[in-house]
Amino acid sequence: MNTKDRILETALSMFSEHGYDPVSIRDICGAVGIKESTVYYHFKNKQDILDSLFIRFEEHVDSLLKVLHSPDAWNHSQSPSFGWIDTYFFDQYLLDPFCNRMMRLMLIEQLHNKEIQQKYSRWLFEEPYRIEMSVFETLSQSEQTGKGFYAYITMLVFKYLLNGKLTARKKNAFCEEAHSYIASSFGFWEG
Amino acid sequence: MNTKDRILETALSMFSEHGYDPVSIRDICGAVGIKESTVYYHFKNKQDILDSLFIRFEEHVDSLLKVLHSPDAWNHSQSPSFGWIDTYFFDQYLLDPFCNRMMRLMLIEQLHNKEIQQKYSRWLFEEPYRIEMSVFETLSQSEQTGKGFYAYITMLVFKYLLNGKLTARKKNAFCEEAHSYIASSFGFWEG
DNA sequence: CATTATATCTAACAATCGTTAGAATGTCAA
DNA sequence: TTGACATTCTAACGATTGTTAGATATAATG
Repeated sequence: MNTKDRILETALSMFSEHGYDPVSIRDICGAVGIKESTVYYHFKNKQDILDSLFIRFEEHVDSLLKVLHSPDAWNHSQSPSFGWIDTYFFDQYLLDPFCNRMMRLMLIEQLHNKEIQQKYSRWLFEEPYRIEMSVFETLSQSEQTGKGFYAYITMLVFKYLLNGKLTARKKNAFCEEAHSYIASSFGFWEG
Repeated sequence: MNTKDRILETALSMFSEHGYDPVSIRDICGAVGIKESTVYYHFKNKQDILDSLFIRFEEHVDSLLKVLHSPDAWNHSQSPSFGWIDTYFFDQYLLDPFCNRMMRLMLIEQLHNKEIQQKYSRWLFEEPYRIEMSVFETLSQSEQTGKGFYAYITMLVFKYLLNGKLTARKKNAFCEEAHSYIASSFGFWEG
């Protein structure tokens, strides 16, 4: 991996744990193994690192959304289902290491940054709501059922995926409780 | 209000918006209208301010819990009900300005402070779960129903009460959606 | 080899951080 | 009024922050 990418990866890893301000350029450089001034060859300033991370994140998620909304995704061998949510929404979004770090970063920074607050609302509440409700609509489930599911997943996200580092234990707890909720609410879980 | 209390109030107000580290002693002093060294007459150091806030919070919440678990609370004119949740759990905890600020502070700091992470888990997930489930048990509702309610309230808490300053608009949105969920799920709302 | 462009380094800057010593007030009892 | 104590001030400290100018090294090109 080149230096620029290593800076981004290290910065995200540290930002997602401590927030933007508490992590210094020197902290990042120490972890990457470079001198401070090298950062300023690749980035305009510290803020530029943060901006670059958000650009990458939104590119990543936009492409994910395009897949979700493409006719292919819905006319597949398996129709939209809970298995589909499992594969795309859970594994490739909520549980994805990059996306998870970005969400934790947004969770911290939204509290004092109006711009990030909008991104936070969008990517943690609005888009997940849209996705899950459209799945439930296709499954001909009631709106009330969809909202209940959405609320339960959102609660689990905050309980397990957005408190500190994402460990295998937390991932498992999230998946287990999500699956068990679905099983007891809908009586089935098709993979 | 004496200087010590003014320092605590101002500090909490600023900590809950920006986090602990980004707020400097000078920021707090500027807002209170005192010089930096005065803080060190009332507190051992900056950490001591944070500790004092948590002591006050846990005293506050412990006394609240005592009321909730006392026989009086349950043998009142109105039996434990959604109205009871509204009065005690919503107004005096989730929507209370002091508690809300403390929760936002915990939300920020839990990400890089193991001690606060435990408090965060306790006061935002475990205790609310215990309270709501005990109410639902008394109401002879199914465990599944209680969990659904808990998840919905938790989701609303994060959506409206823990993103940025708590405004009247957010308070209203929270109450409205909570009441409408209860109304459509249980068909009644007794004040 | 000489030249140019790319990448990283050394070394410092002004600003801000938490904290402290010690002087200056204010308050109240003797 | 004097003395004791409580409270706030002035003024600085060493450390750390984001950032920059300029030297140095590496790689590619002629």
